[in-house]
Amino acid sequence: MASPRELLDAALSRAVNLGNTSEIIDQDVLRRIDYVCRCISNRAGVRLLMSCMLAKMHKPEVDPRKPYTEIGGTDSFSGRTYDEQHLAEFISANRLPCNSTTAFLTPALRNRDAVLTTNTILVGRPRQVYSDTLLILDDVVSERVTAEQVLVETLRILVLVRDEKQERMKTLVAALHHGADALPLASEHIVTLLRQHLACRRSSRLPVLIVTAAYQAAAKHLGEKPMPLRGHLAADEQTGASGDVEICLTNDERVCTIYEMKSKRVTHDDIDRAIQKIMKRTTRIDNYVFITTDMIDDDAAEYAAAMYQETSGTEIAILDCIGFVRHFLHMFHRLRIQFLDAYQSLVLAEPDSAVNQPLKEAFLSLRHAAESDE
DNA sequence: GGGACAAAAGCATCTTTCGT
DNA sequence: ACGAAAGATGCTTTTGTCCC
Repeated sequence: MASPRELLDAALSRAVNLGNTSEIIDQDVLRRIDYVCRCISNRAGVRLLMSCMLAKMHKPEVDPRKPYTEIGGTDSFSGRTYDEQHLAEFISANRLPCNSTTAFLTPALRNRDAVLTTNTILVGRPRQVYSDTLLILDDVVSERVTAEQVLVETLRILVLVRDEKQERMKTLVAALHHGADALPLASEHIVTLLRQHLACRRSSRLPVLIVTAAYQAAAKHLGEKPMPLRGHLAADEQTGASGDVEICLTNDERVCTIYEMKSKRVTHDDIDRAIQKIMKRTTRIDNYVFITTDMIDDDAAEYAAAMYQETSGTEIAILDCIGFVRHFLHMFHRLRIQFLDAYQSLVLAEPDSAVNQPLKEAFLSLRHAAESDE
């Protein structure tokens, strides 16, 4: 009996060998799998599909529509366990374009105890991801396709998507190196570049990367360095962090400065919450800085400033994101390209769930345009 | 422009199974 | 029968998008 990992590896090599041609003949089935695999806005379906197919291949007696042990009977199984124990590692090892965590905790798929039939209503967007996924499960039960065929086809498309992305990125990065002998960008050009990048959709992770890149570039000069970043959507309390970026002294793990990013206007409530976080900490924070991409409210700024006394020595400030970068770039003018390179590395290294593919490509295109525009 | 809903994230706890 | 280990499931918060 092959282990789940062996089954996955075998399916992957078959998928790679197939290349651009599918081995599934039924066009309806093919179209459904293709849609679920390529749906960018919801990556839960493809992972549900892989978990159920893997379970079916591993234990042929199970019903792929029953990935919840709560359903009972001998043909139900824990889809989440297959997902987390076997798929997670496989996905990250092969850098497949999937979410980093299980599909079974997403709202539509958690806390369920019923068979996933084509009549099941799963509430989520887009609807077609769920309806098509359920149809595919049914296709397997009705033996229109085998579980292995579905898994192989899924992997085939995921590999194609992965390679297409990689190729585009390579081209863009190569274009940048091409113009590397040109005059380096001026600080104000970099400000404009970042302003354009921040104006893109789904850019909410970028301010975190901007501040981190600044500290990375200037770490030696400042004697301070940023702590490793946490997940974009991870609640601060769960990860044990007090803010989005934490700065500590180079020779000391003690956090001394905290940055908290806000896409909206900073309110009194935000400041009060910050104070609670500061008070809870065992070590003192010197500086707590809000970085906002919205307007700065004069009242809020005054309120924040008044907290220096209240917290007995922690200064709270509100800065706007572009203002922060501009100040930094002019102050450390000679480090501006190091900063830009650090920012680029951070942007490209973020998982797609935090900085999506178009946003990564947008930065490379914008930088290329700016540098060849000199 | 604001409100509502859904997606994503990681951890804690409860349950079951297995071995002694 | 009891304790340990493995397995399964639920919770909560922040952020983004859609729709009115």
